[in-house]
Amino acid sequence: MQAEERQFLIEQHLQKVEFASLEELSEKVDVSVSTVRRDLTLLEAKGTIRRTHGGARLVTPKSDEFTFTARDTHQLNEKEAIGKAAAALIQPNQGVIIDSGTTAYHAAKHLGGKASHIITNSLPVANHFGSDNSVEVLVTGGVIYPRLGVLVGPLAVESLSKMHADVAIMSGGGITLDGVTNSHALLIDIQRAVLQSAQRIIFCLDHTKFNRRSVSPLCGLDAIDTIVTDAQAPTDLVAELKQAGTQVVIA
Amino acid sequence: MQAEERQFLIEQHLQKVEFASLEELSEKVDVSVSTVRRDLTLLEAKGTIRRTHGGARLVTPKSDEFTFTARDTHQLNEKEAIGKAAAALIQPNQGVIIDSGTTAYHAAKHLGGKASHIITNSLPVANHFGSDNSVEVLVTGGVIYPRLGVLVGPLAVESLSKMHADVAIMSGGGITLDGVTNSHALLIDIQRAVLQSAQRIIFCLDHTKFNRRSVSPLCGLDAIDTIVTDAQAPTDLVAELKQAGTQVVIA
DNA sequence: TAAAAAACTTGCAAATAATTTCATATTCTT
DNA sequence: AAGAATATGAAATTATTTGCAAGTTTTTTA
Repeated sequence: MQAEERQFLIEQHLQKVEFASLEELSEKVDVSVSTVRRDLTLLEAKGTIRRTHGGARLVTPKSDEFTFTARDTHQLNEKEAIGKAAAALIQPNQGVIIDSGTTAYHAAKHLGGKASHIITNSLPVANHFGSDNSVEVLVTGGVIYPRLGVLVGPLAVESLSKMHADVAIMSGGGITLDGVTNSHALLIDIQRAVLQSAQRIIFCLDHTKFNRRSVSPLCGLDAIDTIVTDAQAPTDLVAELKQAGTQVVIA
Repeated sequence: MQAEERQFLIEQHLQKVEFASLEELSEKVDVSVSTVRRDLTLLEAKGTIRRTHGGARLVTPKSDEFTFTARDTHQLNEKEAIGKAAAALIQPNQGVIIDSGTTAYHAAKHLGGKASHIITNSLPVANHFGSDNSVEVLVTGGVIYPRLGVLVGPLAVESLSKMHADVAIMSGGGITLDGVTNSHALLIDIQRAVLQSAQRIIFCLDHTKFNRRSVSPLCGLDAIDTIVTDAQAPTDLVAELKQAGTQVVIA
């Protein structure tokens, strides 16, 4: 096994379990504990992991959801699965609004030739469909919010509120019984416009978003039709959400 | 077997397996491990591959850039030079509209921290500034025109006509004494809006565009302030353009 | 609070891999 | 066809990685 592959496995394993002891990792990748230590030191330098006494823990990137590109390895498998499940909810030839945010991006990847037209304010999503002429992709205008590659500002809000779609696939920073919250204030306005413009609202939220409150409240549960999440989502909150009349899909 | 062919095989094999050890590759192409090493060093320099301890790994292709960026090798040096020269015409802190089209894209690359804000309907340009927070980048809305990664349609036209900038850097399909023409009908509307919205109009046109007429007429010479071209542009037409009162810059 | 246990660091040697060097073979040029 | 330039393979040298053990620090617990 190659060092690089080994480190990738360690990282991946930690994505799943959040924390792991040295022995556990050592056994998992079949090298000595010393080597695992060294690998962890490297991974820590890379920033994806934090070492602790007795093992290593996954770093939860502070800017939760919307940090893009290279750093988007956090909870990758879950997001991939959620994205796939969300895409499966879309009927052929529907018009879909895709929100910014990594999870929504993953849904976009699985949307293939399914949707007839896609509306988005996310540059990564736009790029993904850039060379695909089986779908009509409508990009909202707006100012680029640098780190995230999202179009924000009045132009974005305005153009979104003029459009209409069958479904919106969105993501957020946290969900509780009070509804969804998000961290980037600039996005709130846009997401509100999206909520208005789509018939059916699907939220993609991995388990780390559950029982978490981000800075700004976005909408109540009544605005949401469906939540797609992964198997690790806390069962009690899931049950309560269902109770409240929200459809919950476990990917 | 030729060295080149061998390297191609190695590359191809890595496309399949992501990672391969030296021995594996050595056996595959039937040369010594030493030779494989040398090949890998070359391939790494080329950028398609990354060497690691014990083998080589495929570099994961960068998340979809636009087809045209990759394919844009045509007249590359000239376009690069033209782009540089056009960017040099921009004063610090001006607002600049960047048109779609490869030459305008090259101008954008050299615009660094010069412009204070940039308006564009080109996704490649937007991507280029996506992580640069020294400039405010305003993206017009619109529908993605697949092959080119350009935003077109009424939303694009509308939002452009509402904006204003000091300079516009544009490109076109052909230039004669009658003015500039362009091939993509959908782009004409947008370019017209740009012509209205900017104080000074700079056209980037490599020499192959001279004395050429594309499908749709865009504007007369009177609408143009400056043309930036390369050294191979026909001197007679250049002279006539100057005669007609248009500034011509040879990169 | 102090001793015990667990975990971490450092230095070292063996194993593995990379680079360099050099002789030989191949290809290209004239 | 001879000579020069380049490519190849093998051996020698150098560097990196890995596992282990001794010594130190941190955490636990009595």
